[in-house]
Amino acid sequence: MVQQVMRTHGAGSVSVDDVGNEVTVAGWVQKRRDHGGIAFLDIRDASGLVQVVADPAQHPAVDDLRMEFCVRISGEVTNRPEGTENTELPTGLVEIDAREVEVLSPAKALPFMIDDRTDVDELIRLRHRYLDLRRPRMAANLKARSRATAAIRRTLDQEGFLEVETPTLINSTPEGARDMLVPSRLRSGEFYALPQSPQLFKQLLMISGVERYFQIARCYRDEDFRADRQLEFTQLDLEGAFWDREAVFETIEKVLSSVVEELRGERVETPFVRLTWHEAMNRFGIDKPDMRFGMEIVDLTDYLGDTEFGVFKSAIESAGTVRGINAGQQDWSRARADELTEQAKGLGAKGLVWMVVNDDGTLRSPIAKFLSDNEIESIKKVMDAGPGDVLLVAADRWKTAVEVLGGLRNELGRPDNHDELAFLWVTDFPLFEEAEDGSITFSHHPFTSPVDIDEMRVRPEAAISNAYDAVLNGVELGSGSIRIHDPDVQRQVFEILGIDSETAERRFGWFLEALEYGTPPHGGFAFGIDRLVMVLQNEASIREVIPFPKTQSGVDPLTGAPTWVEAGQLSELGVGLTPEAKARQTADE
RNA sequence: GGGCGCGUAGAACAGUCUGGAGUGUUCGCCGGCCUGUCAAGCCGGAGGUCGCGGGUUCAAAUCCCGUCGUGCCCGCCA
Repeated sequence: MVQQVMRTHGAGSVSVDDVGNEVTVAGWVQKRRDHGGIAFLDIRDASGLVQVVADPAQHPAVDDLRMEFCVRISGEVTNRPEGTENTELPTGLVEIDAREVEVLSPAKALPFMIDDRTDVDELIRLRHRYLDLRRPRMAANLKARSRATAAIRRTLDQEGFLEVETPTLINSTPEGARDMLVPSRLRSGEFYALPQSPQLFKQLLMISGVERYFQIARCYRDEDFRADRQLEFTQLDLEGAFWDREAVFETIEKVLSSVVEELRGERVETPFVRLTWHEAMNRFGIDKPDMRFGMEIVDLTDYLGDTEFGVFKSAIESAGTVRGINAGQQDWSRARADELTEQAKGLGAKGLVWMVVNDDGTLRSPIAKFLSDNEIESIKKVMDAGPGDVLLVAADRWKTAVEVLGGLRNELGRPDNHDELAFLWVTDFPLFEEAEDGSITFSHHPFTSPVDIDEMRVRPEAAISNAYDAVLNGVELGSGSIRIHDPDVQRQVFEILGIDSETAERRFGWFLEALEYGTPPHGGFAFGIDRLVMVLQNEASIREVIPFPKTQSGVDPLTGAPTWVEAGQLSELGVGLTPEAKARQTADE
C-alpha cells in the first residue's frame, strides 16, 4: 500500500495490536456524543469507524465539530474501560485518546443523515449524491461493483481473453432501440450514434483473428426508464472464435461464478439449469422465469373438453387453451379477486377465473356451478390443490393465457429479496417475431444464426435461433448467440427481414464484405453488470449500484444535465431547434 | 404515448377520506446542562409559499381542474 503522510491508520484498521501506540487517523465525524466532561467522536473513513475520546476542556475544537466535518486526529490507542466495549463495531475493543484534533474542512448542516437507517427521497439523495455515497450501503455497492469487474477481468485473463476497446462514436442503425445521437462538427449535419452494444465491432475482431475478446463496455439506448434500465449502462461484452454454444455457456458460467464468489462468498452450482424458450413460456409464462419458487402453469385443456362453461368452451373451440396456476394459500377476498382480475386484464386477458378449494373438497368460485364433479376432481388433481388453495385460471390463445398467468405468478410468488440465487439459461428463442404491423422482425438481432438454415428459408415464422439469455432470479442479465459467419446467410436474413439487397449493401456492405475474408465461426454474450451487481447486492433498482444515475426523465439532479447549449454551438454543428423546443427553452430561461 | 401512487419545516412522517387558526411526532439545526456514550440523555429555542396555478366555498393542506417534479408499471427496450 502507498504510504500516506496525513495519517498512520485507517479508522477501521485500528486494533488491539495498536494499544499503547500513537496513531493519526483522518476522516469524517459520523457522530459526536458530548457528555460535558467527556466527549466521544465516531470517526469514519473508507476503511471503517473508530471511536475517539476527548476532554472538551482540553480540546476546544471538539465543541465545534458537527456531523461530517472532515478532521484529522492524533492520539494514543487504548483499551476501552471494561464494560464499555462495543461488540457491534469491529474496532469496538479500543478507542483513541485524543491528543490533537484538527478540522481539515467543516461541513454545512446536512440535507439528510449519513445513515443506512433513514429512508430519504431519492431525488434529494441524487441532488447530493456525494453525501449519499458516504452511506455505508452505497459505499459497499460501489466497492462491490469494483470487485465484480476485478473478478471478471481476473477470470477472463486466465482464460486467455484480450480486453479490447471499441469506439463509442459509431454509425447509427435504425433497427432496435433508439440511438443516442452525437452531431458531427467536422461533417456538419451528420451524426454519430453511441453504441447500443459493440456487436459489429466484436464480430470484426473475430475476423481480425483476436479469437477471445472481452470489454467492459458502456452502452446506450435512448428508451424509457425502468427500475433496471438507464440511458447508459455497462455490459460485459465477450466473443470467441471457433466457439459453439457450450463454449459460451461454460465461459459465462465461469465469469458469473467468480463474481458471485467474490461478492457473496458462495459457490454457484454449474452448469446452470436450462430451459428452452417454449418450455419457459409453457411452465412460467415468461422468457425470464424466476426459478426460486414453483407455482407452475398447468394445462387444463384436456380435462375440459366437454365443459359447459362458455368462456372455456369458446377458448378451446377457437384453438386456444385453458391454463391455471395453484397460487397456494392466499388472503382471499372479493377485493383481492377484483384486483388480480384487473391485473390480468392489464396483461391482455379478457378475464380471470378464480377458485378456492373448500375444506370439504368442493370449490368456491363464480363458475363452480358450470363445472361437473368430474371436471372439478380433474382440476384439483392436476393442479395438486388442497383445502384453502387459490386456483387462478385463464382461457385464451396460448401466448396470452401463459403470459397472463406468468404475470400473476410473479406478482403472487416472487420473493422480495435476492438472498437465494437461481441462475438459468433460456435457449432456442424464435429467430423472428411478428411486429405490431404484422411484418417480420428479428427477436434477438439480425446477426444471430438460425439453427436450421433451410427451415429459416421455408418457414421463417417457425425458425429457431442460436440465441440464449442468462436469467438470475427473474432478472434478464443478458443475451448472446452464435453469429452468422456466412455472408450469404447474412444476406438471406436481411432479405427475410424485408431489407432489400440495395439497402443491405448500403448500410451493412462494409460488414458483409468483412465476412467474405475467411470469417471463423464465432459466438458470444453480453450481460449487464449493473443488473448483476444489483441482484447480488440485494437492491431493487440499478440506480443503487450506479454512482451518478439519472431520473426517469433523463435528468441528473446533481449536475442538471441535459442542458441547453449556445446557439453558436448548434449552428457549427448544422443543428437547429424546432419551434416547440425553442419555446421550451425560452420558458426555461 | 398511457395507467397508478407520491409531493406538508433541513430530513422522515401524521393530518387530506368527513373543509373550520400551519395542529403534531421523530431526527437534524441553534442555546444551555451533563465524565463512559455508541441512533447517548435532559431543558429551552428557531424553523412552513402544505410543489405550482386556477376554481368551488363564508372558509381549502383537505374538494375539483390543470400543471410541474418524482417513483412503479404498460407500450418501448435488435
